[in-house]
Amino acid sequence: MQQYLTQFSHILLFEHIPQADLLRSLNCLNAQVIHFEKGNIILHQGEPARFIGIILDGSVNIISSDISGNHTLVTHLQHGNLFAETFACAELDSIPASVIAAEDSVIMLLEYKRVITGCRNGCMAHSLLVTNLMRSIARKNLRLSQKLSILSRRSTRSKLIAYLSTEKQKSGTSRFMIPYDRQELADFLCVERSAMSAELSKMKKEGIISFRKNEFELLAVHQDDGCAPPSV
Amino acid sequence: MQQYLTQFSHILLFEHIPQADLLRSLNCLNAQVIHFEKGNIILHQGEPARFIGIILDGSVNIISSDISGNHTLVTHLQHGNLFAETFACAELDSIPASVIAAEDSVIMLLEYKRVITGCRNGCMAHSLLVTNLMRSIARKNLRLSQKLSILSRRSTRSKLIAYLSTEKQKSGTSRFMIPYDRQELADFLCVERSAMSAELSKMKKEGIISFRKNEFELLAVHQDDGCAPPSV
DNA sequence: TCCGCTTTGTTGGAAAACCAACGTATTTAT
DNA sequence: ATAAATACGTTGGTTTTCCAACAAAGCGGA
Repeated sequence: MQQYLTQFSHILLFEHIPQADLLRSLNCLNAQVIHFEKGNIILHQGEPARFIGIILDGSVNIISSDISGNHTLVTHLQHGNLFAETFACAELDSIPASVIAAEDSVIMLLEYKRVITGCRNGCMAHSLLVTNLMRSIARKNLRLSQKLSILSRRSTRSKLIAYLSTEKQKSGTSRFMIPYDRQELADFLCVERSAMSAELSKMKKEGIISFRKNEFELLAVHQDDGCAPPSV
Repeated sequence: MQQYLTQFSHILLFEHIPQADLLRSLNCLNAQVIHFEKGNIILHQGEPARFIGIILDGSVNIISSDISGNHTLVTHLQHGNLFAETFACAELDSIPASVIAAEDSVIMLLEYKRVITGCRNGCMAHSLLVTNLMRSIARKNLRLSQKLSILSRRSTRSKLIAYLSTEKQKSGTSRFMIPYDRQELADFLCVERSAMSAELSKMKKEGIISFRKNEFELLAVHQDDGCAPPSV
């Protein structure tokens, strides 16, 4: 376990936990560190959600298969990230996807039941772990909601405005950089790149926005043509 | 506090917690029960996220205001629901929306810090509360992800197929009822009602689905034309 | 500098979604 | 039972998006 101490410092789940406490706590949680070769299955779709996974090294793919046998890559996660934590915390009888090592990887598995059951040693680290876990899930929740509010717009233009507004708000300044190139932005907004590019030009011509490369400026905001509030 | 015992039984956050324990625990958490008149502000946008709210009676609106002063109704929540739990668990410095009583309401506020700090009495209820909270957030997370995977489809048809597939999977049977009328379904999918209706007819004619009122049957599933995996 | 490669913007035709308006069926109220 | 209201399907014209193909601009290496 000692040998992974350097990795631990990059893992948000372990934030604010002193190393000594962390080691004691992981021991108390009976954390397992396992090496998986590329292509090996870490968690099988359909099994009960027991574990929270932490990628200490390597990366994994989350793959969901439907009844007809179609596989879809849900996402790819790099080292430092958690996986299946949502499934475990939701206490699902059956996880809706498999987790597969995308390359040779080192994975730590924590048993959810142990995480949430306060340990008799009353270790502080344990309770911090739960708080960190909760924060991580809650923040993911906020990101999902935000993206949802963008994708619920009907037109390319209003998706762009919704996205740029949130970026502007995040940055605090009127001019800001976005972390995507045009293709990535189009993918993020789920629209077609060239159509989006055309729309951007049109908006620039109309004086709504200005941009150069990845630096944008949102000049005027408008009445929204959004759809009904997300009733999830 | 006693007087609200009947309401408590409908609140998922309190699931599996015996009443006696619950009362003791709420006391130990210093839970406040407050009456708000219609229109009064329960939580102000911009304030630090300290509280988890529980609607014991009445209902609330979540309203977000942007810099230009546009207000948008994010959602409406009925009694029995939680609110602001995501903000609190995400430990935001500043909550991104206000919570306003939509009618005369009875609200319970729990201080997040107290909830996550194990109490010295070591009460079992306390730890159950945390588990329940976590489960609730994680499940919301799953719902959001699922909706996101539907809205990231580009065409009305593939949104319909994505939605009907998940409903089919949920129900377990090939024929299933959906909880929306046509207008609500269109709103949920963020498409136009009449266009959706037309698409449904077309799909029926092609033999992909059949339906009568709210009872649907998904006959064949197809290659997906989905977009890139959600990189949230 | 020149050449190739990638990214971004532009354009035109095809397809899809939007929108309003209307006809029909079903439900609710009187 | 009748009338009114609501929900659903259909249609035609308009707008937007998609798609493929190409042009222009930016970038890196030889």
